[in-house]
Amino acid sequence: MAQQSEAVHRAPLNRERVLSAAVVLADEAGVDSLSMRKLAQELGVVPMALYKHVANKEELLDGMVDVIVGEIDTRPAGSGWRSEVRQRVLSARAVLLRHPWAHRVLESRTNKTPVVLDYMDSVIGMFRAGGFSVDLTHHVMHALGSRMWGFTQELFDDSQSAPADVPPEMLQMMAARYPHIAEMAMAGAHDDGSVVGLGCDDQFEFEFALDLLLDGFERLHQQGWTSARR
Amino acid sequence: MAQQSEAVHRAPLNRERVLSAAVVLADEAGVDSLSMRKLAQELGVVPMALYKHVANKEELLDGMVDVIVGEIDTRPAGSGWRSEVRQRVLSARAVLLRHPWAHRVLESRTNKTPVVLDYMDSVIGMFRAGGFSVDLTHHVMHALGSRMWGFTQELFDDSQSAPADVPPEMLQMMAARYPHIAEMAMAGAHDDGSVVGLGCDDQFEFEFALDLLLDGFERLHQQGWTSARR
DNA sequence: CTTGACAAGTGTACGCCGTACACCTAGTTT
DNA sequence: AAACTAGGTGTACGGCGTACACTTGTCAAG
Repeated sequence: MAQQSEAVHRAPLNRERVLSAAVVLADEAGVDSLSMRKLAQELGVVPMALYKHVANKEELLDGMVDVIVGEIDTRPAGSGWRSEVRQRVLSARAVLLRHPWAHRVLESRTNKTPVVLDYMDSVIGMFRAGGFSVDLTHHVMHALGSRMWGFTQELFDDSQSAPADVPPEMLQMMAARYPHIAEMAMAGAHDDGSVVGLGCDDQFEFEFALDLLLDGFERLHQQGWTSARR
Repeated sequence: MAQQSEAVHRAPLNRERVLSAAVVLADEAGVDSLSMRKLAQELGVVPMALYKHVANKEELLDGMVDVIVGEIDTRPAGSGWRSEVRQRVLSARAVLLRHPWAHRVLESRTNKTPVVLDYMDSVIGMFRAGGFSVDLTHHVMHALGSRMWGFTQELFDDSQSAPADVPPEMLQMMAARYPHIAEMAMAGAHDDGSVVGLGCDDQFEFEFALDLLLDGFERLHQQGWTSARR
């Protein structure tokens, strides 16, 4: 009947609830501290109960990726391959920024789920619809690489210790040992003379690189590139 | 004296031996199965002995990165920023290919060691020596991203299940569902009619993208790019 | 109404992991 | 001779993923 026994009657777990709870947990506490046990606890359930809905932790992570990829806005937008691709990649980026753990998980997956394949297929389709040859599309997809998901490995991430909390003599030493890094870090310094390094706008950098690549793609395409080898 | 007590007298552990043993172990068994315990066993020592030489596993991984980065050939080569950068990046790639686990570790490090900073500083220096403005160098380094280490996230890695071992009807279904991926996979098919997909030369793809980026950098530099913002 | 199948959740247990902490043991310094 | 110290040991703890045997609630077939 409607009422269950005296044990707290909760909505009966299912794969979807498990996955979205996992996503929430990862959002809140980081993916490293996401364990089957904690997830179970969050869901008010014993750890082994999860295994009725996901085969193992690998599959849980796969499912979480699917959830994230499902959030990407894939509604057709823009006209012409270039603006379509650009729009799509920036949509993906918006999602990835909401789930900072997701790009690490995405990277680590080796088996692609249907959802992921769908996404890739649709991006490839944009180039093909734009008249790119199969070969050029192939190379261009490789060149995009992880940027098709809206991220790239950040090498100097902005979280690079706010210079404020580093003692000045330390900065002096750093500047002596790594002159070029220091120079670059200082480039954004304002007129107030304070050492406010790395005023680095990630979004700008991302779009800068993306547009550089798209420029290159466009140039190759326009000059009728077909194949450089064989 | 020279001879120790009857316990097997082995060379006295040190940081260097620990790190290179860890690298060997990761090369052989993959970085995922590298544990402090296995490493200790490999060195004929009790797990806790390692902690006299590395603070914890994080620092072990940092040290392993240092070992790998130290293998990169940094002897000056080529003339002009472009060939220097190109050469350097390809050297890094050669090392990363010898240690397939390394790029995942490299990605995951957040704290940069002096060795890593040295490497980055020297790459930045190449652009600066080539006359790039500080600003342009900054953007260009971001655009290079992980490619400065000779890798990029591979999205369709060649290990994508050799088509031979997949039943044909499965391939049919895949082709129907992911038409663009299938088309691309078939592009390399030989004349023998067999479905031999993804004859994908990773090295070619890497250099293709690298050169595309370098082209872009060169173009911006030549047209006297200084700053697009502010 | 019984029965048996089945899906969902439970409880216990195992082997692995990183590492804190107290200890031992040589060799070196004082 | 005494104190110090660097390097290696042994034990133990809490956390992890998950195998496996179990109970329990639901429902269709006899």
